[in-house]
Amino acid sequence: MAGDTKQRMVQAAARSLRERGLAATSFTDVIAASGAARGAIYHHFPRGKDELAEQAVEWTGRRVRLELDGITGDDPETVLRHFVDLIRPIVAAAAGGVSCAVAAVAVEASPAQPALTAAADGAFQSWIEVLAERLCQVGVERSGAGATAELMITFLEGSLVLARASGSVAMFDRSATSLLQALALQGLE
Amino acid sequence: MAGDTKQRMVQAAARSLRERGLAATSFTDVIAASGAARGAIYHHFPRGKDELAEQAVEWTGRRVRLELDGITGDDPETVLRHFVDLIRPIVAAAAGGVSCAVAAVAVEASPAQPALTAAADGAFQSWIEVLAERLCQVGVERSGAGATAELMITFLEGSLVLARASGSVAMFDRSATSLLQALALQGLE
DNA sequence: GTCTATACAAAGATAGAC
DNA sequence: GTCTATCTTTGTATAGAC
Repeated sequence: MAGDTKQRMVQAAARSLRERGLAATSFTDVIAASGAARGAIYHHFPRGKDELAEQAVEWTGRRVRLELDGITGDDPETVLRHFVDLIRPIVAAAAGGVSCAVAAVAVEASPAQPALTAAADGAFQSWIEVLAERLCQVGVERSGAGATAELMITFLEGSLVLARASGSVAMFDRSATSLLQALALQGLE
Repeated sequence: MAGDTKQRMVQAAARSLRERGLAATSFTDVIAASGAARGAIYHHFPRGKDELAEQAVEWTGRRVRLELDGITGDDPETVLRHFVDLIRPIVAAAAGGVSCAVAAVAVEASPAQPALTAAADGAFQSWIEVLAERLCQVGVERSGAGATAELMITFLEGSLVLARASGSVAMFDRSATSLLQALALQGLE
């Protein structure tokens, strides 16, 4: 049906953003990967490339948010350890050249594309919100939970950048251990 | 003289990488910003755009490394606080749309451009090395110093991505405080 | 060595048949 | 709604005058 074509285009764009970045994500690639026709782009995305990228970022945002929603734990340490376990395969993918669609858009979008920057910011904020709420649920005071959640998402995005550059997860494993140790000593609850 | 032209091109490329990213950094812009002639590119950089971007990343790497070299302090806490103070204006620039040339290349370079990825990785590693050595000098045990330095550079790069998306340094200020507190409690020395 | 002019490829965008 | 064909722009790269 028609809806599937659009969805395939969004997912193909998200994948291309992860591998090649925003500027290098071409309609040619998206069309080839999704099996759509060239003219279909402006049918489904009247504002063109920006609108396609925007929806790819939003789709990625929702997808990761759902994953973060699955984090469980009875205390802050466990929640944070689960977070690290959850993101490790994502960092490993970045080491293999498939990093983060949201980060790519954040880094490449120009001031002339405010909707793109806003979409990236919205995705990050939604991840922070989910994580902060989970920390609150296990007893962390609200403002501390917010700052810690921001720190963890910042750590995630930095890890993706450095893992992609080094082609390895080794640094992530070391720095994640260091971060978890430090936060555990803080006694967040 | 001749050397100045090449240097101006490298710096113009570095600036464009920070603002627009790798793929969107065009010879047209670099030429306009540096005042060079179109043909001068392949005179100074026979391998074309990749070689120019590579040297821009290396130049950025050396430049930031020198800044990190200026960090002082008699104990780990002070060193880390100085690090945060040092990077805050860089994060503020990212919030204003001028982020990190090395991150842009790390995110956008393709597997077909291994020299670019290697240059980005080399820059990150040199920063980590300087910071780790400084931590060692104030009494932190070597492997802990390495992991902490990796964590701080990871935090820096993540902060640049999120600040650029949000257009604000507010999150950096909160998460940096949270990180410094946690590390201070660790009693690194 | 520096600069002008240009070749060639690929991008985004659009028009219009079906 | 879907697809083909094409327009326009912009990019990298090169050739050759000076």
